[in-house]
Amino acid sequence: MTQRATLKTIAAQTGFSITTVSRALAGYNDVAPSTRQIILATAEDLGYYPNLTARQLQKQRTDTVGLILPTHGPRYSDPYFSAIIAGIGDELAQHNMDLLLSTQPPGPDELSAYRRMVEGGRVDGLIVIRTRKQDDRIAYLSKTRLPFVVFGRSDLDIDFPYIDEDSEMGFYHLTTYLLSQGHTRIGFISAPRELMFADFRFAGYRHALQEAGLFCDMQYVVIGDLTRKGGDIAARQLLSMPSPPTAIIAANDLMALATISVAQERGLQIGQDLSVAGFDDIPPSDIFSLTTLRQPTYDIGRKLSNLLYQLIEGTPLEDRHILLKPELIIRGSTRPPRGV
Amino acid sequence: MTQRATLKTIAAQTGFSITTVSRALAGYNDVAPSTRQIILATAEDLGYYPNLTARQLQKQRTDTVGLILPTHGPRYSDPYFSAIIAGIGDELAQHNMDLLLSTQPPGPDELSAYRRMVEGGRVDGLIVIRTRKQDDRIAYLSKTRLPFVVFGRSDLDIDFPYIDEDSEMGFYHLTTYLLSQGHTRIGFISAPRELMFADFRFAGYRHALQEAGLFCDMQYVVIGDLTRKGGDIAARQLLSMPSPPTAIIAANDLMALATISVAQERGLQIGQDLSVAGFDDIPPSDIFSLTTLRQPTYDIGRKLSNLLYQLIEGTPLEDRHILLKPELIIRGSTRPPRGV
DNA sequence: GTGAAAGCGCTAACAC
DNA sequence: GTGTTAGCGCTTTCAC
Repeated sequence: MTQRATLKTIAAQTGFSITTVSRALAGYNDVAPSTRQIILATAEDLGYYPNLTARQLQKQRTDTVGLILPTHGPRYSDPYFSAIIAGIGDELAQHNMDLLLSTQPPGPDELSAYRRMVEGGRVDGLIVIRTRKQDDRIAYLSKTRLPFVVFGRSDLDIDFPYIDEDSEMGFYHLTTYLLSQGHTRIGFISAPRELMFADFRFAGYRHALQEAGLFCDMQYVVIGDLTRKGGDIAARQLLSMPSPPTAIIAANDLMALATISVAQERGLQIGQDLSVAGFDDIPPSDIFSLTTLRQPTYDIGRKLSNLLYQLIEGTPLEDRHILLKPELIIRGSTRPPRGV
Repeated sequence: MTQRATLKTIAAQTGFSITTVSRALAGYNDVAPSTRQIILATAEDLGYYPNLTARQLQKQRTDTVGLILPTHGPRYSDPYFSAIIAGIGDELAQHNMDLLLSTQPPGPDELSAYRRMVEGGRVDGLIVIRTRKQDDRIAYLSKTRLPFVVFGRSDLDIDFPYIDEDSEMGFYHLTTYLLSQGHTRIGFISAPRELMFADFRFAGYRHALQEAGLFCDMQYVVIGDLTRKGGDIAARQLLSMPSPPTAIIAANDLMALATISVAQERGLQIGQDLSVAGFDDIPPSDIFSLTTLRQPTYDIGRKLSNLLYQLIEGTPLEDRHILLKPELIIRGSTRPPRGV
């Protein structure tokens, strides 16, 4: 493989024009069968493969979708992300499209990563995940002609297609369930406030408390950064209170698992001395018998790709806004508090 | 943003030629300062952004690296993959390169995904992960001019740059450690035989047994598919033996965690009744006090990108073959067997 | 300093 | 049926 074969090479070799070669290869039926055969044979012979970049330039279409992962660094190992990427990738493969991936932490440079993909003409559409308050990515994209879909809602006054979990409802049910078991001091480890879902999840928790006539004591609410480490710190804080909670709900499983770890370290029996629940149902959660709200991340990835594909193709969307109901998975980590 | 600005637009607007505009924007110093200023100003004004596809076609360089994930489906949630992707992505970002990602299960179509990227001219280089025996991806790529780096070694008689874990040594040490604790019946849950590392890991285990004068009874060796599910099945098989092992080593953490889960279900105390160890040190492993061999997946991703970058740039590589030593992390899941 | 011209590899409108 | 021409947006000689 010294020099890659192009249409030109084949044209020279067969004596036909580049155009004819192009059409023969594209399968147009205005090419003489004999000609086609010759062309196909030499293409095969030369190991011809079309230059996709050239085609993209001409067709003004890249068959590529962009995704910029909104965080980075070694601690970036949330199983949540591999599941969503797998879902996105598998669905795109169905449509012969690829995924152009960048990592860029939220901050001043993030938008230029978006510009690069959008204005550089590298993608036909984008997927945005983990929405934030006043999300400038959405503000930017909506000013663009480019199709995009979002995992998560926004507080901006902009309409765009999205998929989201109704985590408010999820946490409402979860909290209600814990209350029904007799818990009254329920700690809450929130997500960082800048994330859209942080408020939803907290609202569900608060709503359930209020409905039960309980005061939502903010001492029992701490914020974690969704990582193991963050959950660890938050859990320590909650368990060190003079009157510690008998149950802790974390905004995601990673922090819930960290909570379990801290509790065990302190000799607390999960389920007996402390109930713990999370959100996501990531793979290891079942091993821990962690009560959680299941989010079908892989399927969400597929669905996101599919929506975007339709948008790119110009197919009218059935639903621009999809709100999924998380499923409450009750396991052994939540039981009635001691003495009840 | 109706129609994107191009060099042509700016040329028309300023009265200069496309060439001059191009040079001014590229920062060449053979452009009059006054001219440059005008051009820069109108470019800014029009919100000009270069079309990357066009540039790629002209420069014959894409600033993109390809990665094809060798599996797919919903069960694809190995934290291992998100860590490596994050590492690859972060390092590429340093060099202003992007990652083109596809998912394609091993099989007849896999190679066409590679052809698409390589012969379609979509990438400047490729990263191959999770090598297999007689790996046709490597055979294919080596016949190509395109730079590529590999995570894992190969049994093919081909030289290529790679990074790998010396998992044979790792498992040798791990097994020796278990033997030193007094275990004599040590089960082994292997990776699928077609994976290169399966043999290395098994060899380390076997070597340690033989060195201790023990017969490597193949009844104690079962194969799992590296998933939770696979580990579950394998663990059940081992624990149902008439004379079950007192310790089980799994080829990866996911299967080790599954083993813990099965053992717990059967009322076995981990560490007391059954010792368990794995490989990877994925995030949840520490919570389970799982003894394991740590593999710095994120850093490996970074290193892979970096090697590939150097290859693409034509920088001579210091080491074409990097063999990392996995670190043995001893935790509570491995203790001397009962009665010792 | 600046511009004209060629070309990266491909597709598509239009003529013959 | 097939070829000519033009053009996607950019970079890069090479004149002037």
